Amino acid sequence: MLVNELSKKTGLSIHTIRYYENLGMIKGETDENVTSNNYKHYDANTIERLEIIIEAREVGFTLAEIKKILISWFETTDSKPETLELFQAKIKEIDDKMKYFKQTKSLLEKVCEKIQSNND
Amino acid sequence: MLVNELSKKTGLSIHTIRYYENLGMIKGETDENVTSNNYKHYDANTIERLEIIIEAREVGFTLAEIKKILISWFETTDSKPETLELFQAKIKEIDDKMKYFKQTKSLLEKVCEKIQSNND
DNA sequence: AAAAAGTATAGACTATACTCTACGCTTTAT
DNA sequence: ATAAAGCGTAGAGTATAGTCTATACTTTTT
Repeated sequence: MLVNELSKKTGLSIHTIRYYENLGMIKGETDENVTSNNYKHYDANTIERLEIIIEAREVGFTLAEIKKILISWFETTDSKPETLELFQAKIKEIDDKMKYFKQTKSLLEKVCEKIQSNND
Repeated sequence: MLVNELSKKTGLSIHTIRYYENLGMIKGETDENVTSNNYKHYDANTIERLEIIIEAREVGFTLAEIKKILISWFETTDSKPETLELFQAKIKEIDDKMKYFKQTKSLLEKVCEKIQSNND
């Protein structure tokens, strides 16, 4: 599929997709049989990658961090101990953030209650 | 307490604290009895506010959004329906993000397993 | 065949959230 | 009393993540 279809399937703008491609997070392949253009074709793996990017950026990971996750998940067979440590630290980070989430949610709920009681 | 102590108690840099103060998220008061300087004094409420800021920014809220939360929580007694709607939407956002958290955590755990099995 | 729409590349521009530097003044330590 | 440390303001600089514009070529539609 071409970039337009990829954009529709993921909900990401074409600009954003190209931005991620420039960062090396995804990669389209030009069809060797076609010489008249250099249109890039993307496959199901690209969609999977973009979905991972969407999820992980919501969690607050930087694109640089997400790129590392993608490489470890899809490309690398080698496995440095520091990579493992990095991801274990990230898992811990997620757990910590969960705590903040619960606190913020609880605060927001109290704020909503306050607003509603003011409205009486 | 002065900005230095506030910084130590919250873990935020003095620059960041002043940045938040410029945005109107916190406010220090100058001592009227002292005319030789305009040093600002901060109280326990400021610490509370900064802790809320720290939590909510981890959740991914912008400082503009966090400012609204602070105003609704500490200042406003008036309560527009759109403010209530905003916060209810934010609560929903948090719930949605939780989903992404679980997915990303699970992916990271799988990545860790993969790395560990490669090491065998 | 001409117009409209799609694609690629490069680079400029924007928003958010800091982070740092420079300056002048005040307070504290020696 | 002098030096060092702290405070405030203003403004410049940085990093991240887009977002948009211009240009040129290709493909599709009419």
